[in-house]
Amino acid sequence: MKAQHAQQVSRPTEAELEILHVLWARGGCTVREVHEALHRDSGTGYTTALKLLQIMHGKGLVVRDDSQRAHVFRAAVSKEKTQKRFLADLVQRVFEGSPSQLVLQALGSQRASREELREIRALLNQLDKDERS
Amino acid sequence: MKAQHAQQVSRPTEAELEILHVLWARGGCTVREVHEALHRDSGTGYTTALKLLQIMHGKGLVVRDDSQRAHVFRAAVSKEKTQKRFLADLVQRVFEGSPSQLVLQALGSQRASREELREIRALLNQLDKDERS
DNA sequence: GCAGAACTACGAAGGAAGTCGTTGACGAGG
DNA sequence: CCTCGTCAACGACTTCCTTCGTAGTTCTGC
Repeated sequence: MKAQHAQQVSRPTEAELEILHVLWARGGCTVREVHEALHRDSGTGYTTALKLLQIMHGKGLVVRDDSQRAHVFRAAVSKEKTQKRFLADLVQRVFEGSPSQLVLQALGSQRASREELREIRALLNQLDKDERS
Repeated sequence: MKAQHAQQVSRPTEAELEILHVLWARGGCTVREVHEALHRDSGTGYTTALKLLQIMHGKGLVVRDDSQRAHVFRAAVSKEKTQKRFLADLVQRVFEGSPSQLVLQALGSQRASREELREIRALLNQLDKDERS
């Protein structure tokens, strides 16, 4: 009956997030693949990647297929959900709960391409219509 | 000569951020004021607030006026700059460097008031005009 | 002038995150 | 059958963050 978690999936740490990005991009990965993708240059060792994946498995951030000798890991949380979680956290802690303050700062400080601006405007129109109805 | 460091002001930790919010809202504060504002209910002690402010001073996050017995602290970093820093960090770490992905997620997931939407749209128009010129 | 309150400084404890080294198991090639 | 490379597991170490206790100093009221 293992604890397994019973707890909400927690917010990934920095190193965990890097691993998740690899898994999101490539689907299932062995430890070695993750390690090669991330740490080949950064110089950190293989066992570090392994340890992190074990921890992440314990937290429920990844699922593990251990039918092969080299276990295969997959992300157990979606990229979008994770992004939303970080976003909500940032709004809470840094922007005093005001998401639009965040949006304004983000738009103001970082250059967005015209294409991206168009996309944002479209979403804005959509939101406006929803609100109006 | 003192180290005083030559180093970039670092990103505030969670507890430091809470203190900064107090300082941003109220200007100069003594340790006691910060403590009362933040920790009155949370139950954490006076010396915790003191220690944090000392550390923040060491990091250059606050400036200290010690001409009075009860030193007066002020934020040494602006709220906007700090928000931008966190934002840039999040874009980098979570949104793979795409600020508009962040904006889209933020707009999509969190409700914004009509007033806020109007404001965002205005900024968007402004950006568009800048780009066009 | 003294006692007590308020203040700063500092070290230490506890926990979280990241990194690594070692160990033991497994499998393939000679 | 033995050896060598690959793998998972685990404990240990380091650093950072947060919290607190204690010690020493300064001010105030009596």
